[in-house]
Amino acid sequence: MSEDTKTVRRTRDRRGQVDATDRKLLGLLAQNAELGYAELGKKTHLSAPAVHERVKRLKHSGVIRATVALLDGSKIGRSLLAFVHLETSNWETTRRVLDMSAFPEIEEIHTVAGDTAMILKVRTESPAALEELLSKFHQLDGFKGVRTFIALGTYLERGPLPR
Amino acid sequence: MSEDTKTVRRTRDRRGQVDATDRKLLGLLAQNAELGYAELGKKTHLSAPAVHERVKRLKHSGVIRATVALLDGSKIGRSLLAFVHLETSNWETTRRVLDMSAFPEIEEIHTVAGDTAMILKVRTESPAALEELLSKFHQLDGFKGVRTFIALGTYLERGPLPR
DNA sequence: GTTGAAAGGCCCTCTGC
DNA sequence: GCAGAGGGCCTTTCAAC
Repeated sequence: MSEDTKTVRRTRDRRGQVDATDRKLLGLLAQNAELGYAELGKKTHLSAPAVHERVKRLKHSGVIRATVALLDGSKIGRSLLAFVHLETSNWETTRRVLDMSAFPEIEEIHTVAGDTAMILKVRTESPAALEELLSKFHQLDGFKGVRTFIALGTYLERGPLPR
Repeated sequence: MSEDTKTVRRTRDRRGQVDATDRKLLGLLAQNAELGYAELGKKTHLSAPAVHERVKRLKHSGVIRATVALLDGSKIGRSLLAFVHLETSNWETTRRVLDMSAFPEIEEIHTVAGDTAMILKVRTESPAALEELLSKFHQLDGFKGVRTFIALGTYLERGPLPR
């Protein structure tokens, strides 16, 4: 085995690895992705190019899924947040719900264990808009039941943080 | 009333207003905040300085809460996602739960209508770590009950989108 | 709001350690 | 894998329309 091959192996093994410095960077970027590499370097005792290298690797490996603008729901005309628990009688119905990802008021779709089948996070303009969305669920073949929990207040809302 | 005052009024009224072009920009930035102003301008038929002006206003007015890196939960060692419904017997207990925002595994805390009091979104390293977190809830004075829904699959997960 | 241009800063790469 | 220096792109601002 050549030296080159060993180097490749080592590099390949390193992919997907996240060390303590990476976690520090991820924590900072998860809160504010507008920080410059120089500033990130100061906070992590690294040089700007070193930070750049790490961030590039974290993006390419998918640890950083995307960099996005977080919008204020109420300020874009979506003042009603609700969690919808859906019971479906078969997978084909579940499949149809997943196809509803195109609805902009649906933010999250999870399948869950327990006596419900799916949990959706939805944000609508009004109670009427929520009712309209719920009526669409009722119309689905294989629909068994739904329970809706309307959020009165949101005290924390963020994405995944590193350990 | 002077002309100047009327101008000020008009400017002030414009704050917090979000027109169709703003919504287009917000939709693009909510998916990918790394787009340049020139590119955003092409997609919205605006010049780069005009885009810059709008985005600055949207950030300053809080419509854009922040620009953040979205992390992949499983790739940062948080493979278990769960929704926790908490019943508390009084507001003081609710207050104590809100103070748990410091826990990095807690991503969201909402108070809700319906026969539960709070919904939490939590992402832990393992079932054991979830159990440990749940035990902390049980230890709270005023704790009434908890129901946990473990996500098996996540098919959609994004932030608020403009209308 | 647009165009055009200019200044500054930051990204990104390259090289050497 | 990390630090220092350079080219170049893009942001950001300012004019004039």
